[in-house]
Amino acid sequence: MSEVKRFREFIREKGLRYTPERELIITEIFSVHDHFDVDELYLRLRRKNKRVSKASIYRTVPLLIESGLIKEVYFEDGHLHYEHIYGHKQHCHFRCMGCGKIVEFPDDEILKLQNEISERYGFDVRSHRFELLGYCPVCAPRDKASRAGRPVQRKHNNGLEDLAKSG
Amino acid sequence: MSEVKRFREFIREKGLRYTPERELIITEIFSVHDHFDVDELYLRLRRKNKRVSKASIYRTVPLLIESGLIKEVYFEDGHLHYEHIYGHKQHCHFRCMGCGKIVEFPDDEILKLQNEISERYGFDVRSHRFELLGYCPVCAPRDKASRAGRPVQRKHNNGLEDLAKSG
DNA sequence: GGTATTATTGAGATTGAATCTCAATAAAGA
DNA sequence: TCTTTATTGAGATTCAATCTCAATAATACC
Repeated sequence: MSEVKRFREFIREKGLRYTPERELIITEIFSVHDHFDVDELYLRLRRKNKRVSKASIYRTVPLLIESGLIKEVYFEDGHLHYEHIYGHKQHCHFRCMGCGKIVEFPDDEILKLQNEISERYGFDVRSHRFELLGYCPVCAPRDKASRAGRPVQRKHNNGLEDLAKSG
Repeated sequence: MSEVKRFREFIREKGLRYTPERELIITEIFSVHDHFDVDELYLRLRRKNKRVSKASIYRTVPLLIESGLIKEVYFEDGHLHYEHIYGHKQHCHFRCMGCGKIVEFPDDEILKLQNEISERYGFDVRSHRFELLGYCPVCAPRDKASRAGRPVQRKHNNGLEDLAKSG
């Protein structure tokens, strides 16, 4: 089943209304396999002349999480980042404390562990977050700790500053 | 070596200055073995008549992270939460999506996994974050998905509202 | 199809965590 | 003790996220 269809069914089951805005959002999110954040998603839609307000995106994200289509992955640069769950293989993240780079890597062990723990403690585990923090091969040799715990970076200019004002 | 001493050495090695404010902060953090956030830490200090501005706490936290004494654990209720690393056993977190409760549990497997992965990919791994999301035994039976992806909760009143203004 | 009900939308206002500014202060070395 | 300059506190600022509310439109019912 497509993400769109799955989302529509979820919305209907909850007794909510399936709107064009919600469809634009889910479609755009799944049009690219990559992490995203609200502001970025808003700009992607604007570039395609799809007008959806940020408020609507902020209101739709929790529904997408609840429906199991996406999940929060990390809080970085002063805001939350999300990624697909549905239709994409389970993976973990390595974050370089030197350059800030995020590298995805598969790990099937984690899933096994998740199941073990959920049985051992009686939790109904729905998803997980496994992140390794350290230095990538490029940053590792020199200056190992210099940028650890660096302050939150405000978002850089992405060439769409005139669109960046909310809607 | 005590956390305080370790922090003092870290500060000195970086060529920074070891101030009374920095000592108050590290001492207060390690006086209780529990997660903390900036606002809470500020209030704990105020209750003891230790006057340190929030700005100083915000400036000290990255230094504590860099020195390996504490780490970020999760972003919840609109702000970051931290916990001790130094002197405390490695553990993971389970977060209940129903009631928001955080349960710590030990897991030695994770450490093994961390080492394997760091060798396999050539990363210099310094710490990790492993979090399971789902429903605790109390919340699990009924209404499994109702509060997933709920909006960020603003901090509740903690009985010190008159102290809560910054300094 | 037409109509009523009410969830949803967008725009702008608001909140609050985190950061920045800057003058006053004080840590550390000489 | 004196000098240099990192640090502090207070308030201003930024911006992600939320809230408000009137206008709109999705759905159910006829």
